[in-house]
Amino acid sequence: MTTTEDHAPSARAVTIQDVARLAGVSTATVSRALALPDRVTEATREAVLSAIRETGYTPNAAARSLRAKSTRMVLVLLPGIGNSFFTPVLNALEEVFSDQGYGVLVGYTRQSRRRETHYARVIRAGQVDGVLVVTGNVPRDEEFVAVPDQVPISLMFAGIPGGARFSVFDVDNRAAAATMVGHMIEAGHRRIAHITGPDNSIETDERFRGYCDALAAAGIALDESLVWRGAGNFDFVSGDRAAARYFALEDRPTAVFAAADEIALGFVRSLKTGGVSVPRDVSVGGFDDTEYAIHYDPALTTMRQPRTEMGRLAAEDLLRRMSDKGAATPPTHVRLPCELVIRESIRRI
Amino acid sequence: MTTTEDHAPSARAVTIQDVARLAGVSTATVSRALALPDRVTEATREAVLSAIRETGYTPNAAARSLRAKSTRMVLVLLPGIGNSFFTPVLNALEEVFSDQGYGVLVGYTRQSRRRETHYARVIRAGQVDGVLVVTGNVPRDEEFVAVPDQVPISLMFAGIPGGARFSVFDVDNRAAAATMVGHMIEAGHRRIAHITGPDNSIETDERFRGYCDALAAAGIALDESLVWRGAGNFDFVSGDRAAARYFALEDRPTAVFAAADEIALGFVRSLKTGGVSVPRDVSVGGFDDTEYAIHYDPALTTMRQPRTEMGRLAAEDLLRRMSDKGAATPPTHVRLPCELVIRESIRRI
DNA sequence: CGAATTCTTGTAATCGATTACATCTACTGT
DNA sequence: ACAGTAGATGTAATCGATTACAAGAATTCG
Repeated sequence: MTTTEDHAPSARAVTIQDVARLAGVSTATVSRALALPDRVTEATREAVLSAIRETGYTPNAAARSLRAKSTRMVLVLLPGIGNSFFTPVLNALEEVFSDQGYGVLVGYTRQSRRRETHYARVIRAGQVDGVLVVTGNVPRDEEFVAVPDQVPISLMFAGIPGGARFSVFDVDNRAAAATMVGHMIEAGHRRIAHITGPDNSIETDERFRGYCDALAAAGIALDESLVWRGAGNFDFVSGDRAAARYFALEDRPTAVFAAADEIALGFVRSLKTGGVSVPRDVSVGGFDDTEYAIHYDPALTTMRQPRTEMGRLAAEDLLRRMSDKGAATPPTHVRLPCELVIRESIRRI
Repeated sequence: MTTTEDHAPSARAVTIQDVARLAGVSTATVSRALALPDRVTEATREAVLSAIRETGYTPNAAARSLRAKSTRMVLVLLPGIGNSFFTPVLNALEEVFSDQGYGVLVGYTRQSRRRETHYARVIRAGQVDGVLVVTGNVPRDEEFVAVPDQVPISLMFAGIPGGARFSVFDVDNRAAAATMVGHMIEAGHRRIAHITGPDNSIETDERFRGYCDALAAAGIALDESLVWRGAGNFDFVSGDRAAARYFALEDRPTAVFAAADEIALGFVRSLKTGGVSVPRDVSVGGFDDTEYAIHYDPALTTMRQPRTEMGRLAAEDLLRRMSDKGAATPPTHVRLPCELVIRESIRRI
């Protein structure tokens, strides 16, 4: 009953040597039996596999990485403000990658240069075979400039202008925003406000442009007092703050296009608190179609971004580029369609 | 202008050898200059650091891991259904770990045995120095039984009964649920329904027990027709389904305690669609206090779980246990307090 | 001032796999 | 029957760091 040995943390891990010895073959053969099964005899393969079963051997990742110069890991960089927009994206990424035997290292940059530097170092240390930057804020760190030559990098949701070295997976934010605002105009709205996203974000810029496009197309002059900038982030508080702007206004808009669902939801909520009802008194449109949009009251009209599909496609592309070491698979730019999801928050007037 | 060399992906990475040569010292000295700065002269340290700066050297992670037998990575296992409950948890974990130079590998188990086996293998391959299991479904995989002897493991939000080998960070789900239901009873409710979480979840069981406790304490008999089980997950659809149960009932409850906020929100939403208003017609209580609870209409009364704090504490504990190789820091059990957050969804009758 | 001690640095073994190359065996074709 | 080739396996180098040990230099102390 003495189990001293069983729980001893010092029990040396089994190595390929142990397996080789037990199977009566060389370590080279063990390695081959696993990596190139048809290069060994049926018999030896059996012997090796049985020895592996008996010992409970699992190849050491560090040793493998060192020699084979590949870690089978990818880094996913997220902005990492509380936002749960990325949950399905990360889910999809993990699903594809882990199915292919790749590990997913997550990094939250939080718009801090220090953290970007940190993760640039992770890449340069050869710790990952590929990188997915899932954020509008493309890393500016100088350390990053050398990085694309080492491992393939993909950008999701927002491409860097003129970066042909990255694969880009995004949507046409500008066109999508224009569609949304066009939808409002079609419903009879002329006085339409826009709550922007955080500054320095490509999405913010593009969606604002789309807003302008739609206005221009309808011959409506841009009214700067209806552009509510510097909201902070794609979050509730930005919506709250925008509500204050709304209440402060003399000549209020009849519709408001928020650059993200969470902003829209925060806005609607603050409006309600102030006694203003959506869509009776104001119409509101969002962007993203996060899980909560449909369950809100009123259910939010919004532009759906294909987050899961985007994740899947980006993962598959990166996988392809990582295995093609001869740069045979060049970076691509995939632009997925958004979909206007009409619910209850925009009223015809 | 020929930049062939600049972008050549074959540009061999700089190694410690290159640095040593440039600084005119041995590789051992370079290693020491970095790891144990006060074991080398001020002068040599300077020489090494300047050589590093000049070459842009970053130590290879695999080589380091192989020799030092530590990867400076942790695995965070999440259930990985769409649920965004874990977003702040993961955020907090990443923050603490990456500050200490640890990488965070995420794994979504999705209640699939195959995936658990996969991640058991990742651990056994020595790919991580520690593991955080952030889910109510504790891995059942046989491969996992050997694992705690290799690296420290912590459980978050739900401990395994009688597992003294893991650190556990959780809340008293039973007491918290009882508090919530007690609050309803205090508000005058006697006919209180409960929407449970997914089966086979420790949280589900505990919260149900707390519900029973509160009922018993008030001398209210448990009415099985008011216990809505097998809801599916901690998600909206579970709430939708529960709403169907509600509508099907002759003698409807005046209050409903949902085992999670998302369930509660889905429930409220479906009720509204059916013309039933919360809290006018029914009171609803949730659990978790996710970001959306406060922005909903009505703002949801719920039990707040200290997710960020939990993440921070668990990360710090794991960090401690990983560095103490002599098992000097034993696993602990930390139980954090929940907080009843009273908003608008429960009405006094 | 010489022995003992401490400090700094270098040499070389080591971690555990993968893989180039060599060797040996067993076919194939003429 | 024999040279030539293909297939299976083993030997040993290799990946790039860390670190035990040794050696030399500098310091301390009686």
